[in-house]
Amino acid sequence: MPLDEQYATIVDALPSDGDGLAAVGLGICWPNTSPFSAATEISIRAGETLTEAADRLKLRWSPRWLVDAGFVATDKTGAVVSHRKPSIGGGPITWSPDVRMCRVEDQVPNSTPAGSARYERRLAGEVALLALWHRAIEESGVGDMRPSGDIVGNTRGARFRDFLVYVLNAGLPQGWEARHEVSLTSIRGLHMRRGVGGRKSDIVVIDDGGRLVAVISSKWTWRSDRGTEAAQMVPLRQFRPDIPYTLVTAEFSRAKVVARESVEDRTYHLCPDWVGAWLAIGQSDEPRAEFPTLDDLVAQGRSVADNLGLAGLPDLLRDLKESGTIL
DNA sequence: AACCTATCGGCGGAGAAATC
DNA sequence: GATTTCTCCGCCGATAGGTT
Repeated sequence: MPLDEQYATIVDALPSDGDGLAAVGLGICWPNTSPFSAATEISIRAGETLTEAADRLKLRWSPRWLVDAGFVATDKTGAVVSHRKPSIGGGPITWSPDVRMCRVEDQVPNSTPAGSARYERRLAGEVALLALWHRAIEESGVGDMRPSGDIVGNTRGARFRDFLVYVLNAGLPQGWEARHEVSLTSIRGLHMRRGVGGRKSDIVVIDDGGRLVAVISSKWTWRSDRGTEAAQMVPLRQFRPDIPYTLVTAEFSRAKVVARESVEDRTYHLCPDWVGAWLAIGQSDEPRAEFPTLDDLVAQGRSVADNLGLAGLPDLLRDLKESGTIL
């Protein structure tokens, strides 16, 4: 169960607030780098502010989101520019740190031509997500924990699961425990049953009395075909209907469907507010005008997440701790 | 080495909705 | 009414760790 050395040092300094947790979770599992990142290197004219350049270029995304998040823009002379400070020499914008956005959208292919409506929509969502994430790591004081390259294979799911186990163990009361790879036959009520076999649970939460509080399934991304038939569910539902079965995911484009239709008792999202902001941007005709600042995005994201009923990791911890104390 | 199990992630297409 | 765009569904290939 040990955390991979690559990210163990990061989660040792795990923040306790929701945004900080979300930032670390998203960071260590950072989805594949988006080729759209280069589109943030817009060309500014001498005498222009970033806002004026964005207006002229009719950007869907707002450079100010990045500035508010702590990115610094410089023009070709190396002079800092912002929504307030005009450029002296003009030229292409360089962002510091590098803009490295991630792809969370599987409906708009990487090959989509720049300028098309779908391209611009995906771009705006990716910029917003990067800004929200970057502000969170800045405010939490954790460094950039993103893997240097893209993660391939099934390792992202394992990272996410280990992260969740760590978060649970750090946030649950003394004596409680979150474990994964627990054999289902070791759960009272599932022993000596047919069809349980050698199956393992995803994550189980046990309280200080050794009682099973909940079973948690972690899925970095979600698809309808693999979301509904978790092998462990059937015996659990049949023999231990008293145990809540929950899902934690980081799925973006299907977040609404997950919240609405997944078979689990409850679902939680790694970063509900950011999904909310991302959805709001996708739906807006002019997101830059509608949400000029990063604070606007944060507020809108929270509102959308609330309306959709998306819960986050702090909600999961709270719900677990409030489990019944009367047997 | 071959096989098995588990987990993502990209993609194409069906059907609905919006737009012309 | 036709065409384009959007949303959603779920198929299945890629990858890796464990097992025989």
